[in-house]
Amino acid sequence: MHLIDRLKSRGWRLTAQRRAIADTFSGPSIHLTPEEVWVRARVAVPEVSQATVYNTLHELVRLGELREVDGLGRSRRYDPNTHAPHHHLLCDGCDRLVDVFPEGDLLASLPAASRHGFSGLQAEVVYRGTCPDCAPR
Amino acid sequence: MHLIDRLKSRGWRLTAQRRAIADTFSGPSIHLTPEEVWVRARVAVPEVSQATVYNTLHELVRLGELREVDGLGRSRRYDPNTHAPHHHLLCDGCDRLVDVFPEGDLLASLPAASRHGFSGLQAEVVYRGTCPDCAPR
DNA sequence: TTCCATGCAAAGTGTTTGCAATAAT
DNA sequence: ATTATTGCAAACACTTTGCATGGAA
Repeated sequence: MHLIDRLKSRGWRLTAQRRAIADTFSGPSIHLTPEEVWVRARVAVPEVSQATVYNTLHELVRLGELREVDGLGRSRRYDPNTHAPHHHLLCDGCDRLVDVFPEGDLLASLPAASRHGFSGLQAEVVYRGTCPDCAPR
Repeated sequence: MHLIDRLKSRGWRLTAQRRAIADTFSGPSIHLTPEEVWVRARVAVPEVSQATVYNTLHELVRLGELREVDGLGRSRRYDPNTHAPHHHLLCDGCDRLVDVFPEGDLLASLPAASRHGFSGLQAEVVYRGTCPDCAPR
């Protein structure tokens, strides 16, 4: 079932704005800021407001259709890949962000003695480096 | 050599404000927001301004005396532990942040085929979970 | 005496909110 | 006809900046 249909079946009122916003997330490895979503959505619906973009992004996160990615720059990014658990590879030069799928159990790196009694642990990894385009030659 | 002396030897003008700000970072596992630094520094120097706190924190980062930790809440946090490379364990309930020292090579989890040609890779891990105080019983 | 550091207040970002008008159902 | 959604603009939280004053060297 496609995104739009999933949303409809959950009682969403389907407006041109929401459709335009949801449509900006077609593709697997996309990480848009609210600003970028706004710019793109306005191509289809010029009168869409930033408030609606923010509202809709929050909704999509709440419904599990988007994942919020924090701490990679001044602005949040939204990632439509919620099916496959993954991590991120960030270029320090140009801020390019790529999905990556590390292998092995990342939690194994944290010995029980270092867990400070925490439960329900999960590991979130950001790999940082320099992408080929930004590498000095 | 102590922090204050290191700063002096690098040509810092030592003011009461800077001393008060630097002094808030005594201890190994401290992660203060600029606001928290401001509150604490004002105990010693009531007239210190937020601008000076921000200026000084930036300086300390530039000099390698503090590490900036992003993306763990609305505000940045500053971490005085720059000697021992480490990662963070965050409580989803109360935002408590603890330094942890994972074992093994975290980069090994990312196969060459997944590195997209990036160079100079480093892994930054945030372990998330629920601390003992926040765990339902 | 020099000039860096400070405090203040204004401005800048990114995000959230209140509310009347609008449009999907 | 109902009521969720929208756009606007104001409010917000955090951070940065400009500039005259003050203080360390």
